Amino acid sequence: MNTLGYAILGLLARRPHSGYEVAAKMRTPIGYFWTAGHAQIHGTLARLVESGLVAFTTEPGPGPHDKKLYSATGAGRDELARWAASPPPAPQPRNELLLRVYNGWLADPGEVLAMLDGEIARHRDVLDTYQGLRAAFERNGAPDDPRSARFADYATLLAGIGSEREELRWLRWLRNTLRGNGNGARSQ
Amino acid sequence: MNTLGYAILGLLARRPHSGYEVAAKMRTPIGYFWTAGHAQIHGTLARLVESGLVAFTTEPGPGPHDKKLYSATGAGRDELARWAASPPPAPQPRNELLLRVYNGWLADPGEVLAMLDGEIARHRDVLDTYQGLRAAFERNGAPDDPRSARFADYATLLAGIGSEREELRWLRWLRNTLRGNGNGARSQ
DNA sequence: CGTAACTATGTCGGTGTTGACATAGTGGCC
DNA sequence: GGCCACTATGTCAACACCGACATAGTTACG
Repeated sequence: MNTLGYAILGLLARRPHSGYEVAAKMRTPIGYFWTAGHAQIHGTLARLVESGLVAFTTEPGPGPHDKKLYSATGAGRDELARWAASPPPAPQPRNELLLRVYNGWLADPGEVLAMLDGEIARHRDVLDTYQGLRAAFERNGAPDDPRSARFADYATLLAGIGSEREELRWLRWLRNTLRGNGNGARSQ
Repeated sequence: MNTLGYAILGLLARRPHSGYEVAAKMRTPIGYFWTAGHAQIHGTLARLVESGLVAFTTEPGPGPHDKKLYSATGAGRDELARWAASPPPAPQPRNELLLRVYNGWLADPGEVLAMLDGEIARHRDVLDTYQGLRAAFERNGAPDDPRSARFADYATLLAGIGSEREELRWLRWLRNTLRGNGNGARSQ
């Protein structure tokens, strides 16, 4: 099974979902560490069922097709547990923003600054969303059992918050430096 | 032209490269914000030449094929400058490590800790490499002209250092929390 | 004298990913 | 009553990407 399969399985191990619900959670900006369109999800769900990791029940739904409610089987949970503890491959870094900055010396400085301002605004929005999710989390009490699904949700959310904050920090340093502000913020 | 095309063009705008040299720079861990194998690079270079953004001269080289030295044309630089200042698409987040942590509650805690220790070691190595590059940079004096290619190299390197440090910070917090150490490090 | 690593370019097939097209019922708004 | 957004599943073609296969000269080491 490929990575998307484990992403879906992780959702289904928490509770049953229809394909549509899976697609809703996996489309940005909701899925903040894996994304996929529904076209991909349908094929992957079919393969998960074929390999016995996922089962479904059919219900009459709106539209031309029946609604299917998918859930992880015992074998699916076992396979997911095995995969989760195995070492991840080194990620292939792909960062379009850095690639633009890398080539920004050729471009008009004013346009580069405008682009950076847009990125800062976007990341501020994402960070606000994450902080809102975190506040909602902590209203119910911070998760105390590190072996619960709730703690896993919380830990990944903190990773998202940390990386957004770091990205914002760097973006602001870069914008201020390009603007020629003799800002005292050393990048360390 | 796709993103890989602009990544290659960015290299060729700095100085001419052979296809082999491009591939060497784009294979991890050297290319720290875009990677590609040589199979992909050859096809993309051919398309860049076809669209007039890149030109090459042929030299007799070792092996069965002639060596080709590629460089960016004027049109290539113009197109790259235009692209660099245009707003990047929202990145599609894909993080296998976060996906494993998200599902780690199902797995054996000891195995998860071992996996996290491996990740910490790997990121420490990457960070060390980047810090070495940065020290080499600063031995020649920190870049002062923010409109130079050298500054662009430096800025992207600082982004890599910042994100590796943040990732390490989070990984250590997670490991200590899963270990049950009542560590004082609040995640903020 | 062998052999391994490095330079150097190229093809091919399989898989992953995306956007467009297709169908159709329900609920809410104007 | 018309229109739009949402629920809901599915197919298809194009493109991106990766690993394997293919070829072959140079250089360095033992």
